[in-house]
Amino acid sequence: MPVSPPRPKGPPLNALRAFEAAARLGGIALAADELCVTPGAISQHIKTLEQWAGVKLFERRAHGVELTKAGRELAPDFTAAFDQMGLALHALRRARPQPAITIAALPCVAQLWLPRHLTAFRLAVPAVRLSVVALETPPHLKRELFDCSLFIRDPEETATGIVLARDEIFPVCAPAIAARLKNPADLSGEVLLHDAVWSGDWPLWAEAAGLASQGFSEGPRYSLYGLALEEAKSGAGVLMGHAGLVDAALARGELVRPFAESVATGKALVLDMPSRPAPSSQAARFCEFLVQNGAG
Amino acid sequence: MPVSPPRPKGPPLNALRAFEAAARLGGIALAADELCVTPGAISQHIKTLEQWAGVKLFERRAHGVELTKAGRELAPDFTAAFDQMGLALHALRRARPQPAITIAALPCVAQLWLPRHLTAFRLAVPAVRLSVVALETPPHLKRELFDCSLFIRDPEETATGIVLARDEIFPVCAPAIAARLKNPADLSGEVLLHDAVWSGDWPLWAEAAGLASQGFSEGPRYSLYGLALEEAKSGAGVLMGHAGLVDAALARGELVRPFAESVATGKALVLDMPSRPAPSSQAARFCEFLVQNGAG
DNA sequence: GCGTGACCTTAGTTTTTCTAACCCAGATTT
DNA sequence: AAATCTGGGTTAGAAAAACTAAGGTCACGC
Repeated sequence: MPVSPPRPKGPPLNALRAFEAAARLGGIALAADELCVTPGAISQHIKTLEQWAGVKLFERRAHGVELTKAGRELAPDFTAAFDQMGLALHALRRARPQPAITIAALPCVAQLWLPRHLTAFRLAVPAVRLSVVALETPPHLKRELFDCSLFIRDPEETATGIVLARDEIFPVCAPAIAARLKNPADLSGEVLLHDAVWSGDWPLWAEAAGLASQGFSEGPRYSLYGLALEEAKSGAGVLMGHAGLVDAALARGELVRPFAESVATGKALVLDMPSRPAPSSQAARFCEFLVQNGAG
Repeated sequence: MPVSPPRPKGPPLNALRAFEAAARLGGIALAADELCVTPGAISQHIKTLEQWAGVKLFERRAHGVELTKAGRELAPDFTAAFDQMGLALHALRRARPQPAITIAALPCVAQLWLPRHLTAFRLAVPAVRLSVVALETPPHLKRELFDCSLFIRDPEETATGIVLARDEIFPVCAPAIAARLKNPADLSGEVLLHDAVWSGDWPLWAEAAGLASQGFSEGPRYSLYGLALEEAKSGAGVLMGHAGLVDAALARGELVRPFAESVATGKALVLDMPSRPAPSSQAARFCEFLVQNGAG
């Protein structure tokens, strides 16, 4: 009858969060990414939790971790608990004196697509406070405190996402370069500008345009699409343009389309929001505004 | 359009727990007690949370804190979330390789009432692992990871508690002292032994026995009932006995009841368990065992 | 067979959290 | 009206936790 430790210590909440993320996403690296820490931190959290609970939660394999039976059975409970917590947190954020709308967006969307719409919305609703966070990967809206997200992605992968515009691509370049491009085959002599994450754009288009995709992966890569766009404007080469991201530059004449060929990538500009958007909130109004006006 | 901080930091979970406890219990000191930290820590947590959320949650008054409107509206959401988390944690604990039954009990119950029953249960279920934690105040079974609790308390104050035995009190003392006690009035010349937390016992009994409660608060106080019991056995004075706690000593003849008068205190030995006890678990079996055999 | 990808481990640093000791204001007593 | 008591706030420093960075391991694919 060990009248043991004075009082069993409370559970390590951060470790639970780490476990939940790792279990849901199926990997330590992915969880680390979601929680914005290094994989080592997640690994340690999980070890702490396993020790605290006295249960092995993950099977460590060389090529990734796998949930044990216990882990597989327990994970949904924790997911449910953190979902509930997320609801409470959203409520908390909404209670602020002057609630701001926080938008998560792909950097290029934030830079090239959003500004117009933010300006228009501010005209319609003057007192609103908006802030934008640029992220490479879409956040979990139930967990992270964003009011909505705007990403170019496969529309299938979200349950609640709304397609604002299908993604289409076509080459764009400065007028001076366009002057010497009569047809797609002329591209062989030109510098092709690439976005680091959309490296498949040029081969995809080339194939659709009836060219061998051979050689379409060569050329400078930019980690930000906005950067590549600036380079294109200043005549550094030909960029694969995404409709929604280049139309402002096209309208201003800074860039032109040398060819008519346009290819759908299968992705789309997707607006997503937490499954239970605060009704009648400014965030809901903003999303509605985008749906009405965002296609343009 | 501030493309501000890289990624808004996740919510401080420990601060949320502190807030939830303080809101539910209605005070910082109480929350500190539940979470086993100093009030200063809770206070800081709440400040951190208020800062993170940008919302005042508590109104600081000189004589205790009070929830603000926002706090009052938000608290139930967090309570729900932590309840859910508690369920998940219980499931986690149950998943251990050899699950142990952890019992929370009042120190005197752990010392004077439980041992017999633990022994009996071990006979019935040999392989079981039991551990006992002595606590002054009943734990929140939804939060703290006990499988059941055994406290002498008002049965009304629990929703799920099961009364094992009504609490009755009567004087007990060593046989040598009993020899000179013919009727209650003889107590006036005796040393009365008191338990620190049950200081009302003697006056209550005295009144029921038709004596003026005058003078029944005098005498040595012991912070542990078990200590007072030992003193009574060795002839230090007359103790107010609680039926369930002294019957073993009575059976062994170490103590005797000089008078027949017995008074119900309105409290009872209450067995409580988490609202959703694991069906078919060892913990459930133990509780059932106590209900069957615990009255004796 | 060698590179690669995904993860683990460890040591050391940074950050958070906690405590201890003190101060305050309003109630409650004296 | 003064003293006390109660429930909290504040602060510096100590303790504990979390995080990062760097190096290591194992399996897979080319």
